[in-house]
Amino acid sequence: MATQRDVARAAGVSLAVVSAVVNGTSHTRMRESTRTRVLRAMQQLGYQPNHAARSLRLNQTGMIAMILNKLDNPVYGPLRQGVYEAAAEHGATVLLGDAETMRSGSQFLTRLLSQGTVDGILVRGEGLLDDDVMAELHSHPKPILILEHAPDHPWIDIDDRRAGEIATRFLVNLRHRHIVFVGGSGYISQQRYLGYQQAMDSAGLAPAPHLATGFGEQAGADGLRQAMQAATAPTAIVVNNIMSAVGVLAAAHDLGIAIPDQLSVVGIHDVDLMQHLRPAVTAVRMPMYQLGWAGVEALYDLIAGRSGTGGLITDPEPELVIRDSATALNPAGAENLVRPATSLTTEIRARPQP
Amino acid sequence: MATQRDVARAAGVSLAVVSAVVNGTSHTRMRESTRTRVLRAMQQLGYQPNHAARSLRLNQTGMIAMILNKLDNPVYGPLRQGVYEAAAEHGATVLLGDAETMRSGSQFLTRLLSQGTVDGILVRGEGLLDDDVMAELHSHPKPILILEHAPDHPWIDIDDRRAGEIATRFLVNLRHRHIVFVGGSGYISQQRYLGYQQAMDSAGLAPAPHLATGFGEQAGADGLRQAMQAATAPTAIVVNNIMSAVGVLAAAHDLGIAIPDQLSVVGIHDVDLMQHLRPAVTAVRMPMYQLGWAGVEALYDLIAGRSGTGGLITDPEPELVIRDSATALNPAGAENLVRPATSLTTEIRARPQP
DNA sequence: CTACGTTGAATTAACGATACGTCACCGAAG
DNA sequence: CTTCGGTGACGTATCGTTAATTCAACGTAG
Repeated sequence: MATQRDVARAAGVSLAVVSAVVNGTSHTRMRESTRTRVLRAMQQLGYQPNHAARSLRLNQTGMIAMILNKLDNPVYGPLRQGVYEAAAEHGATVLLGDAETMRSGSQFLTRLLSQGTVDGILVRGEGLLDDDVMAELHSHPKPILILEHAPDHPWIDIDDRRAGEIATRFLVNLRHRHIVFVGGSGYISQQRYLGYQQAMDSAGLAPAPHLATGFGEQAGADGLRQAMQAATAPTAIVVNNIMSAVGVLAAAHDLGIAIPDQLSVVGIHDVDLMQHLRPAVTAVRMPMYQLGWAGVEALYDLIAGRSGTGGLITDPEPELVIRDSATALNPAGAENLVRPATSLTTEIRARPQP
Repeated sequence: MATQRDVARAAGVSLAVVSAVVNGTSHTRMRESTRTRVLRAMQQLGYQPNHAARSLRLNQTGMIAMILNKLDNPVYGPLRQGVYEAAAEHGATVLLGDAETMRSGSQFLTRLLSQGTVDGILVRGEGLLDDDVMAELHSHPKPILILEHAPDHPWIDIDDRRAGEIATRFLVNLRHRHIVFVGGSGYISQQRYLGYQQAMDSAGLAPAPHLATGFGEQAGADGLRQAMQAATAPTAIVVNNIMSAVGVLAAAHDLGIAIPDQLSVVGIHDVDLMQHLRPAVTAVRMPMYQLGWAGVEALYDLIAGRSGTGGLITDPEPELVIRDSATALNPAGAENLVRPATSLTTEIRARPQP
């Protein structure tokens, strides 16, 4: 690898000039002819600045890390996109990490945090990062921005409460009275439940308790099963986690519940997959791309010493994408939903889950 | 941030001793008491080695990059896991990149490739990396290992041909005669088609042409639609890309085709999602975890100057996970359908995912 | 009693890039 | 003929680590 020294020799100038050409420094001036001579030499030698040396000298790396809870959750696609694009704007490279990589003793965390490998960190842990990790995160000098509500740290988030409200109100408007919320754990689903509660309240309906079964497909299936065991079976369901919606559909199929005829389903977070399920799932699209972009901007504010620009992203608002999994309830139709408890248990036994 | 110099001053020793303590160098010897004194000083000051300085000095970073075609494709979950674990074994950190980040002009590629940000690169582009990117990849000095078949570079891959063969033979054993292959583009699906072809040939059946519709849910839907337009409609289908299977299910639903009663479906690559679809999808599980692990090992061979250890991963073999999307065809007619009996096949039954 | 090996540690030269301070040169103004 | 300001470029300290080299002190063997 050619170094600046090599380039300098080849161009017949000093190191300083090469550096100035590379960085466009105004401090060191030079003739245009000198500049092109250096440029040519750089090209001929295939010169590439050494990242380590640069980082050492400048005490910044041009890299930021983003740590996500489940990297292959499709809701993160647009988030990543937003982060990448905003980072590119700052000339930065993004180092992606999965929270599962961050178990104690992992090189990843330590290296990131304390060794100055990155200039700052974005974290979206979905409330699942354990206290050890959070403590380690906060014990180090580099700026951290949390991409969800955080009590005493800079944060920025999407409006999860509003999403829960939108999903619920949509079902209320479809004349559903017995709407249940299948949630996960942590602050995020708590917020969505709050929105659900609010929509129910303002419609004069009694909110059902938060069925917190966790994340992912299995959680959705469990949630639906629990919901159907209530005294009055729900006619509609708001699913906190979008991947849980897949589980809700599967469990409904297994229990012989037709969607949307017997049960309407609305998910929170919209992903491509939803339009390819049958029935295609009605979902609330969240501004994840904007979250990513805004997150990077806020992080760079932090890096620059400015603080502040955080809070909820309100533009665009969460947006309902109507597909086929929710339908209007005929006000007279509540009675002709057949769901005898005995047959339900039989069905459950027929298909034990792994 | 405390430096080695600070530690040295605090412990009353020289820089060299601190460095020796940090690295456990045998070259510089010291009294045990000195060692502990240095260790205590390090703790008190919260010393953390500076990554940039270290990289500069050693000319290696302890980071490797892995570039994947679609980061949120769930088939990559186990791959990442394998890579992370093997990398941890080498004390390395993994920098994850999506191929979409690598469009021309991206900081990511350049920084990675030429500026010595990483010690080596793993790439799985699913044949979708364009020539520019590949050219740029190969024009730089750091070792690259391709996680798929590559003509003139170190590579390591899973046995895609065998996967196509296993999927097809399973359907042949279920007495299907009209089996069609819905594929994607590129070498990987080509290999799977070859396996399909081989299984068809050895069963004395005529292979259908490769329906290459691409990747993802939509591709599956398109593929099925094309397949159903043939003179004789297929009774079974092998789906190249696992996410395409979702689209196949959706399209079948839309076309009023019952799965598995009217059409049997087997996917290649098994992911959690498959067991949560209805019907749950029978799929060939590929050793992605092993691919990741072996990839890192081979990459470190390359870094160490050793070359060789590449080729197909044959242990474990691709393995069929039987679920509900494929059923036996009665030779007397499509009306008498029988669920697959264990005696009918030599394949294994579904096992829980690790 | 001296030469020598061993132990325990200090000095110091890179690694590559950056930016501050310096300086030679030249034309023009005083 | 100086002095001055501007231009164009050079030297070099510095970032934090590592490892080769050097070195002082101390036993011990001859």
